[in-house]
Amino acid sequence: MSADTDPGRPTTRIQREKQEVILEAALEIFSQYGFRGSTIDQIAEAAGMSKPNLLYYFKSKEDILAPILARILDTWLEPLRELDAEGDPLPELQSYIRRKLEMSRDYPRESRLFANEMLRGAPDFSNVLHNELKDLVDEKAKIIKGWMARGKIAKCDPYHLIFAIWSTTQHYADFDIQVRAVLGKERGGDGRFEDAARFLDQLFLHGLSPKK
Amino acid sequence: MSADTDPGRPTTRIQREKQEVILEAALEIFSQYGFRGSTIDQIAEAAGMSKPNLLYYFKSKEDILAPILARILDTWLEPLRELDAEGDPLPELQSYIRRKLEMSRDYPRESRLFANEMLRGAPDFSNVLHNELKDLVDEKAKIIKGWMARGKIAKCDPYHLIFAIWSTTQHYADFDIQVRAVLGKERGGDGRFEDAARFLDQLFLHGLSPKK
DNA sequence: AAATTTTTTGACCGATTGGAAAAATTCTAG
DNA sequence: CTAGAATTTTTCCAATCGGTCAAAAAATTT
Repeated sequence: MSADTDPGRPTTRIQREKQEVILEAALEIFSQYGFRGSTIDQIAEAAGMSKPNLLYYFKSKEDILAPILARILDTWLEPLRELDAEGDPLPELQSYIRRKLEMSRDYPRESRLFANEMLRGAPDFSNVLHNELKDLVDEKAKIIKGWMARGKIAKCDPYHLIFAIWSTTQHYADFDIQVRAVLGKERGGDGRFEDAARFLDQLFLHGLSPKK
Repeated sequence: MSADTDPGRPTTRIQREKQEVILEAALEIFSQYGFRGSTIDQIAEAAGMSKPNLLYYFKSKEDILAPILARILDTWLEPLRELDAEGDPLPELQSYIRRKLEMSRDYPRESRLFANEMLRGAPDFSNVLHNELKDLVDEKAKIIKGWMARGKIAKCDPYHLIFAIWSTTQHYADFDIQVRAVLGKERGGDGRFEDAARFLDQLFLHGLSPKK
């Protein structure tokens, strides 16, 4: 019998293990070459098995991508989910920014694959964007608006604020090549994330206006 | 004779015209599907000619991409080149941010193709990144540092400031699908760029600290 | 209008692709 | 140990890919 997507979850131990190996290999390949730029052979080799063997676990190339994307989106939104209406507004936002930056540092492959899908127009999960994602952002935007109304943070568009947090932090994963090239050898090392954290903290807190 | 890359530039009128048509079509296709995801047939069809006819003007797929990337990078950096050391610091930076945002609005295909290349690790112009780009950013970072030293703007890392400007503005082109999905029908229309401009102006000027 | 050069087309090629089929092997339960 | 199920490998295929080539068709020059 084939082992692919049945209503019932993977049954045997070997199925769970191999599926995990394949998804890890596929993430590596997809994030480097994009969906169409990756071949099943590449993924199979990275997973240490033959192509037909891989196709025994996932019956098509798209069936490999789908669970990866689902998992990424879930992981990706976790920091935003934790934004707490009861917390102290500014530290709450700072902590969100820091966590997003840490994700760019620790999971660059996920970030790049996600960006790749966005560039392609997100053909596979545009419904998720319009439902789960929009709902979550709507909810958190409302919280942020409440903070603004109570004078806890400056008034601004909460949606564009969230976009700014996403873009500035993800930039360090998606444009890593460019960032390291521009920073050069000395400043482009591991310390760049701490420098980025410091800068973003100041930007989102005070902007560029000089102190008086 | 073939019409492709000779030391001498395109000679005939028809060559200039067709090469332009091809590059425009290739930008459209490449920006949608990425380099490996695009086929010469697709580009040829978009350009209204047969594949062998296209290959008469550009002898390989990479030979089509190269001039597009060169042009994009040049266009892309123009706003930064214009950052004027003699200008008024804050308005100078605001104007830079605004121009970059306008480019995301007016040239989203170019932005997405550029992002695509970055995600791939910029195999074709990593040398440009380490030379022309780094030199330009170094020069402008020095200008910005001068402004900080004279107390005209707040002290911060000028490199990460430039990254923040790039990422926040380009986000509206590269993640357009996501931005529009999250903003919804009413707020996701043409007005989103004006909202973004207003928000970015405030973010880079004052950040989120509440007014006292 | 004839000669020559440039442009376009149709037919084709070898390599690679995603995937199917079935045999061969390994694992597991009785 | 043996039957049956699960896993893996070998072989193969049709479609698509980037690219070539020679000949036809336009365009240009003389």
